[in-house]
Amino acid sequence: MSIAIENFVKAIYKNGKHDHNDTKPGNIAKELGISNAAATDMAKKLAAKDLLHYEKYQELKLTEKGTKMALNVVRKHRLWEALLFKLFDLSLHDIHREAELLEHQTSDLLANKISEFLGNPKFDPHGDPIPNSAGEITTIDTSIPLSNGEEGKTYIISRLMSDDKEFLDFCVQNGLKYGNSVLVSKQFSKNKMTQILINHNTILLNEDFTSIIYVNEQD
Amino acid sequence: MSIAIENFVKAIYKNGKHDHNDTKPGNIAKELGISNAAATDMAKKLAAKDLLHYEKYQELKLTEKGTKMALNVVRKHRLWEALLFKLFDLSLHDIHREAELLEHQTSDLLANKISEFLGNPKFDPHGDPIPNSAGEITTIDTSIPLSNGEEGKTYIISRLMSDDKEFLDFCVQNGLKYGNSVLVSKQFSKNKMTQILINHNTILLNEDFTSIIYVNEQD
DNA sequence: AAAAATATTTAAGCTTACTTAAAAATATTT
DNA sequence: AAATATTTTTAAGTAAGCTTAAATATTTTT
Repeated sequence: MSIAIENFVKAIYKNGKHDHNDTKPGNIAKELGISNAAATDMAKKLAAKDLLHYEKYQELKLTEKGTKMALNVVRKHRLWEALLFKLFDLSLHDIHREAELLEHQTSDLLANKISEFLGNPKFDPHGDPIPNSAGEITTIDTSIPLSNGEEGKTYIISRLMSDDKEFLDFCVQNGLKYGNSVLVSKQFSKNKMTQILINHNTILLNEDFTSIIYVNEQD
Repeated sequence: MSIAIENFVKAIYKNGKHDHNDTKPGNIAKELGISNAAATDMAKKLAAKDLLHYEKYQELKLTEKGTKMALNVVRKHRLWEALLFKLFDLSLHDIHREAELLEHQTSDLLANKISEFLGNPKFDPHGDPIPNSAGEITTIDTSIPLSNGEEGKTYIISRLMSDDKEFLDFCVQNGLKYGNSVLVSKQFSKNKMTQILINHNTILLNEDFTSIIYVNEQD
C-alpha cells in the first residue's frame, strides 16, 4: 500500500482515539494538509479496499484490516523514535520528523529487529505505547492530563502528546520528560493555569500545555 | 526531488562507473525495471532540471548537479548498510534491500548523525566507499577483480560488487568477506575458472564470481 | 553494403493523488 | 424554524510516473 494510504489510515486512527471522534473527511484533510475533496475521494477508495467504513456525511471508521494497518505504521514510527533517540543526539521533534518518513519504508522484518535490539520496549520517548508485532497495545493507560491533577499531589509524567517543536523544546528546557516527577502546587480554576514544581523550579503552565502532558499518580 | 528521480540518477551514476558506459536509456530502464520509453521520457525531464545531458540516441551523462545528487543517495545507502550491519543480525542482501528504501527518506542531518555514530567510516560492509558529506569519495581504489589475480599470490578481499542474494549467501558460507585473505592457487585460462584457498578450504570459482570479487595485494 | 536485429523515440493512454469550483447536505446561529 | 455558515460531495482537471504500440534510428550480422 502507498504512503498516502498509510498516512490516511494513520490519521483516522489518531483522530479516532479521542472521546469525540474527529474522523470526518474535513478533519483528516486538515491533519494531512490536503483538500476536503481529496479526503472524500480517498475515503471512498479505501472503503472499496475494506480499510474503512464510509457513509456519506458520517464519521470515517476503520475496519479491522484498516486498524491493523494503522497500528503497523504506528509501531514502526514509535520503534524508529525509540531507536533514533537511543543512538543519536537529536531533539524529540527532529526524531519525530525522521520517523514520519522512515515508518513507510520499513519491512516487518526490520521493525522486529529494531524492537529486539531495543529489548522490545513498550513505550517510545514520548511515552506513547508501541504496538507489538501482532498490532496489539498490551499496556493499559491509566494516565490523566496534568490539567486534571489535584493540588498537593505528585505525579509521574507518562506522555507528551504532541510533536510541536515549541512545546517539546519547552519541555526539554524545563525537565518535563517521560518518567520525571511533578508536584501540582496550585490549580487556578478561573484561567485554567496550573502551577507545578519540577526539579526545584516552580513553573506556571496554561491549559494548552497541561492538556497534552499526561501523568500517572505516584504508587 | 522524488524517489523516481533519485533512483534514475543513481542508476546512471552506477552504470557510468564502468570502463564502457552503459547509460543509454535502455540500460537504465533495465536497471530500474521500467520500460525504455519511460527512461527516455525521464531523461528529457531531468535534462530540463539540469541533472543530466541528453542528446538523442547518445549515452546519458550526469551534470555536476546530477552527480552530486547521485553521490548523496549513494552516501545514504551505504551509511544505512553500515548501520544496519552493525546493529542487527541480517544478511548483506537483506541489508541492501532495506537500505534501498531508507536511502530516499533520510535527511542530510540524519545521515551525518549515522556517520558520526559509526566513527565516519570510509567503507560499507560490501567494501564500497562511502562519500563524505560534501559528496566526495576520498579513498583511492587500487583493487582488482579476483579474475586478474596471479597464481601463488595472496590477496585481501576489498569489495563484493553485487547485491545478488545467491552470490552473497555463497560468500558468507565460504568466508569470502571484506578484509579476509585469499590465496589464488590456480588460474585456468581455458574455462576462466579460479581455484582459491580461503580459511584452509580450497574452492573453485567461475568468472561470474571472480569478476565481482575485488581484492588488493597484501602489503 | 545491404539486410536483419535491436534500441530509441514518439504518441496515446492509464493510475494515483492531488487541485479548484460549484452543488448539495448538514450544522449552527439567531 | 429560518437563515446563515460550514462541510461534504461531485465534477472536471492536472502532474508524475508509468504502460503499450508504432515509427524511426542505430547496430550487428551476413
